[in-house]
Amino acid sequence: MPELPEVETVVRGLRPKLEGRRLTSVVQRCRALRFPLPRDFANRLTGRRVISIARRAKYILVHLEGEQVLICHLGMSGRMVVEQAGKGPRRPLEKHDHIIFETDRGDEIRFNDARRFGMMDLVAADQISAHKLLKGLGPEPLGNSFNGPYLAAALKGKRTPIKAALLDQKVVAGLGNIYVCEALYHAGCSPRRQAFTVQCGRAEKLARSIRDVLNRAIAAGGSSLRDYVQADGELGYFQHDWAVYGREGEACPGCDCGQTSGIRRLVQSGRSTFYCSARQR
DNA sequence: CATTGTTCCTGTCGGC
DNA sequence: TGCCGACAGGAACAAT
Repeated sequence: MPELPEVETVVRGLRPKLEGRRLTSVVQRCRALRFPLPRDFANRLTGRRVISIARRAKYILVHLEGEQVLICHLGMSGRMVVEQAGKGPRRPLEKHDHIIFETDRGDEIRFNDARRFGMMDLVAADQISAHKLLKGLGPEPLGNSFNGPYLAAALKGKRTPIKAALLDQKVVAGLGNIYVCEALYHAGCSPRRQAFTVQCGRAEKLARSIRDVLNRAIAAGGSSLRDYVQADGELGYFQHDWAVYGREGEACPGCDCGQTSGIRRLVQSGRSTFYCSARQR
C-alpha cells in the first residue's frame, strides 16, 4: 500500500504529465471514496491549469490556478494509471477507475481504487494548513526538523509500543506498516519497546533508520504490493529490499541468528509486525 | 487527555 | 471446482 516513498514516486511520475497542463476534462464515476467527494467536484476542476504538485505525508497536493488545491490520498489500493497521448488506443476503463482526468496534451490519468480507502477533496489554497486531514500531521521524516532530539521529545511520556507510536501520523507523518517494520529492524529496536524508552542514542539511531529506509525506497521507485502501480505504469523495486516485512519464518538477513529464531510475526493493535527478536531489543 | 478498538471496502488466498 | 472465512491496511471515529 502506498506509504511515503510510493506517494513520492507517484508525485514524481505525475509532475511531467500534469504540471503546467490544463485539465480539459474531469469525470467522476462514483459518489464517494472513503468520504463523499465534494459537491461539483469535477466541474470545479475542469478547465483549471495545474500549477504544481507536492506531497505532504501520504497526501498528494495538486495546486491549481484560482488558488485551489486538490488533496488526494491513495488509501491502500489507490493507483494513478496514466494513459499516454499518442500511444495507440486507450485501454477500456476498469471497474474501479473512479476519477478520470484528461489534460490539454491528451494524456489521461485514471484514479483507480478497488477498496476505496482513498480520498479526495478540493479546497481553497489558504485553507490547506487548517484542513482537517492535514492540520494534525507531525513533521516530514525527510525534512530538516525530524531528527533524534525531535523524536525523543515526541516519544517522551508515550505509553504505547514504539511500533504504534511510529504509525501515529502526529508523531511523524508518512510512515505505514511496512516502513515502520523496516526502520525498527534496521535500528535494532524491538517493536514492543515502550515508546518513552526510546531516547538519546536510541532515538538518534531510529530517526536515522527511518530516513535511510525511506530514502532507499524512494531511490528504488517505491515498493510494489499487489495493487500498487507507479504513476508511469512501471513497478517499484524496493519490495525486494525488505529485510523483515512479509518474511515470517525466513532467516534474518542481518545477523547470524537465522538458525535459531528467524523473522517472527506478531499482531500489534490489529496490524502485523515483522521483526527479528535476536537483533531487535 | 491518552490510548485502544472498530469500521469502512473488496480482492486474494488457503483450507476443505 | 467452488465456497467461505481470514486477511490486508490508513485514518477517522467511538469507546474506554
